[in-house]
This record gives sequence, C-alpha cells and structure tokens, in this order.
Amino acid sequence: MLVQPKPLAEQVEQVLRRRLREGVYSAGSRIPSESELAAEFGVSRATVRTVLAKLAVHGLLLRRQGDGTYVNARVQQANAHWGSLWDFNSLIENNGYTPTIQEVAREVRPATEEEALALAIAPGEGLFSIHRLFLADAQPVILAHNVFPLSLFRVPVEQIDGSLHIRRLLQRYAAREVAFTITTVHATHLPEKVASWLCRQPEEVMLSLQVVFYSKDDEPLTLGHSFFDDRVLRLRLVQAW
Amino acid sequence: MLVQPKPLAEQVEQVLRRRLREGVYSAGSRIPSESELAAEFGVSRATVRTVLAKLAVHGLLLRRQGDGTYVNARVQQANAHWGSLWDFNSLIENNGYTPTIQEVAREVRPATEEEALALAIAPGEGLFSIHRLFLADAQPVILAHNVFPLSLFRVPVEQIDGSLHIRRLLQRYAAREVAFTITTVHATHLPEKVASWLCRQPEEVMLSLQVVFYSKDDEPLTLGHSFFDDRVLRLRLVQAW
DNA sequence: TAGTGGTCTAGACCACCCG
DNA sequence: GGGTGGTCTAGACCACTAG
Repeated sequence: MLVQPKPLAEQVEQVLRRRLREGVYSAGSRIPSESELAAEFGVSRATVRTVLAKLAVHGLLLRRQGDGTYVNARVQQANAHWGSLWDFNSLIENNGYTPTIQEVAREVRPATEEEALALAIAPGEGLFSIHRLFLADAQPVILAHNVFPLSLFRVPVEQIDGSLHIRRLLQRYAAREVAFTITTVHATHLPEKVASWLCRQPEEVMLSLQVVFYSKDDEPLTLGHSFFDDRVLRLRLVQAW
Repeated sequence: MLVQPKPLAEQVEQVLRRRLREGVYSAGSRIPSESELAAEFGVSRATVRTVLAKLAVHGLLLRRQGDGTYVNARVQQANAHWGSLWDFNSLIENNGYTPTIQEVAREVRPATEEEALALAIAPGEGLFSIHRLFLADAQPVILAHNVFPLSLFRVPVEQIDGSLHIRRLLQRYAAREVAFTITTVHATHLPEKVASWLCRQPEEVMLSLQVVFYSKDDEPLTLGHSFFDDRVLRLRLVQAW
C-alpha cells in the first residue's frame, strides 16, 4: 500500500491528518481501530500506534481503552492548536483567516548584549535583523521581529526571501532544522513604532511573545520578538497527556 | 530489576526524571545509551525508547542519531516548562519560589450563560465556584478562579479541600482524570477586585489565562480564569518535536 | 568501523468497555 | 465474549556520527 521513500509512520500521519482536516473522519466520531488501519496501510500495529499517539498528544484524537479512538471535536471547534506559540501562519489560519507575510524592514547590524546572550554569540557579532508583518485577510495582526546570527547563512542576506516562515527560511538558507522552541509570554503596552505598523493606537494593551528557536544541537537559531493583537486573534493552546 | 504494580515505562520515567532533577545526569551531558538503560532496568529497548521519546517531547532531553541522548541544558537553565499553562505550582517552582495555595472565597451558585457554554451544561445549573491565591514565597502572584459543575462531586462541597491543585482535587472529589486542557491567553487590565487580592494597583497590565480542563470522555471538568503577575513570574514554555 | 539512535515487524498478553 | 486500546518483548535492519 505504501512504498518507502519517507518513513512509513510519517506517511500514515499525513494521510490521517488530511482525513481529519477534510472531515473524512468527522468531529466526535470514532475512527477505525488500530488493526483496521494497520491492515489498510499494510503496516504493523506498532507503526499505527506511534502515529495515533502523536496525534493524541497534539490534541487531535482522544483514545479510550476498550472503546476506540475518537476525533477530538472540542479542540477542533475551539480552533485550538499545538504550535500556536511559534507558528503564526497556523495561528491565523486557525482563527479563520488567510495569512500573508509582509516584510517591512531588514538590516545587518551588530548584536546587542541581550541578543548576544540569547543567541550564545559574542556581543557585537553580526546579525541579520528582519521586521515582518503578518496579515489576516489583509488586516495587520502580528508584528514579528527576528534576529539571526549572520554566520548561520550560506548565502548573501540579500538573497533571503522575507516572506517565508521561520522554519522554512532556516531550512533553505541555513540548512538547519528546528528541534525545539522556548517561548516567554508577556502583557505589555504597545510601543509607538509598532503601533503604526499595526495601525493601532500606541499604549494599547497587547500580548508580546519572545521566542527562541533551537537546533537539535542546542544551537540558538533565531530570537523573535512579536506583538500580537489579541482582540482579533485568539492565542489558544492545547496540551494533552 | 523492576516489579510490576505500575507499568514498567512509568517506573522508568520516574527514575529518569529524578536523576535529571537531582543532577545525576548533569546539564548538557550525555546519558547512558538505550541498550545500557534497558539492561540496567531489565526491560526491553522499546520500553526505554517510549520513555525517552516522552521526555524529549517535554524538552528535558535532546536525542541525536548516531551520537547519543543529552540533557537539555538550555531548557533547564531557562526554567522553561511544558505544563506552565495550567500547573501554577510548577510554574512558581520553576521560577525559583516555594508555592502555596490559599483559598480566599467559595460559593455555590447558578451558572451564567458563558459558564454553561464552556462547561457544556444548562444555564442556571449549580456550580461550585472557588477563588484561590497562589503565593510565591508568601508573595501573592496569581489569582485563580475556578468553577465546577456541582453534579461532578460525590461529596458535599463543604468537604472539599481548597488548597489542592486542580488535578488532585478532581481525582479525589470527582473521580475524574484530566486528559487535556485548552488555554486562551490574553493581555488585560487588572480588575479592581483582583488588584486588591494581589496587592497591586487597579488597571495595571497583566496576563490573563482562561483554561478549561477536559476528561478523556471530552467532558468539561472545570473552567478557570486567572490573573498573572508577569513581573514576578515568567510564563515560559517549551515545545519540542 | 563500532556504537548510537531511528524504523519496523510479529506476536503475546493484559485491562477495559460494550452489547 | 469479542473487540478495543495498553503494555511489553525480541529481534532485525537502517541512518547517522564519531574517532
């Protein structure tokens, strides 16, 4: 049923995710049993189990011993999402809008002390800094500022496409995979400069997220600082056991 | 090596978590290989793997193919935590304080429309409502309000110990296990009443978390609304792949 | 090249829920 | 009782990294 250019589990996961997204398995309903799925895909039950376990941790499925595996209707309808803290595109999509990324400024400059600390580089070392605006159906909702150690890139920064999401950008221009993120959440007043980009009044109350992306080697890849209009977008997260 | 009153994987997980907490495996160092751990505990490699995978998702370990498994020093030193969104005790501990829970008010009253919607009950149905203050080294830092459907409890609400964490409280008095949570994060001004409890000025900018706890049967267990002093406590989260 | 984690299988037995 | 998910094993082979 499945060939093997990519791991079987990954392929099964993609198929199941699509079925959930497209409503083949409808909200709240029971999906086929592990054995049935294993037979359908021609893989072992263990392989199916690793996939179902992952989808359950991400809040998409509920598993009940002796009963079956169910589509988590609650999470689906609440538009809650596992990666909202760093994946603004999905966040905007989950709020029912179409996302666009618009670059508003970029520069190369030396790192401040704070930036150097977060990125584990020397103060004054070269940084690539980029300001980007996330639009939800053409309405500006998030302003994100990212800084990357200049040494990460294999190409001149002029060639970097500023409309890519962070993970894609790091893959393409730095050949790095993101392994984990650490996010700090704050409530702040909106700085004047950011307010103009977001078309809002200064001093409004806003959510601010500080995110650091790390590679599997524990190497800091980028430091992000973003402001977030929580009157338009809801920051809603799932955690499951 | 291990007997089996509880699942082997769970026992292995507890041992490894303790070793990480107590520094037996020090920050950034490599821990024994899967085969070595399997031999030490007398379990199969597959069992060890499920445990290591879980600890990696929670950000405690980093796994590198062909190399080994390492203690994630970055997460440890940043005091980042997987469950900060709903486990305020761990949150306070991770910020370096000793947590205490202090009950400040409780009542039984009918549910508002909004509460009824969130808890999937009828408006006007009985609720147990409790306001609690979380102290970090005796300093008030979080005010949490929780409402529970009255029908959940097997005992008179007078017997409920208001100083327990939510999960423990639900286990003991409602015989329910929490399976997942949905959290909405907001930035707000501090309401006057809450300000006095937290010993702060009204209208200060604060983080507000709205959390709903669900059972494995998709049954809403409690709706929580909390205010959060992000000048004392940092809300810092890990997400790993 | 040796050792690590990554993938996958086949099969056993258990705990649990339902009709 | 029959089917579901939960636990666990033994073993195979692969992909990768280090020295």
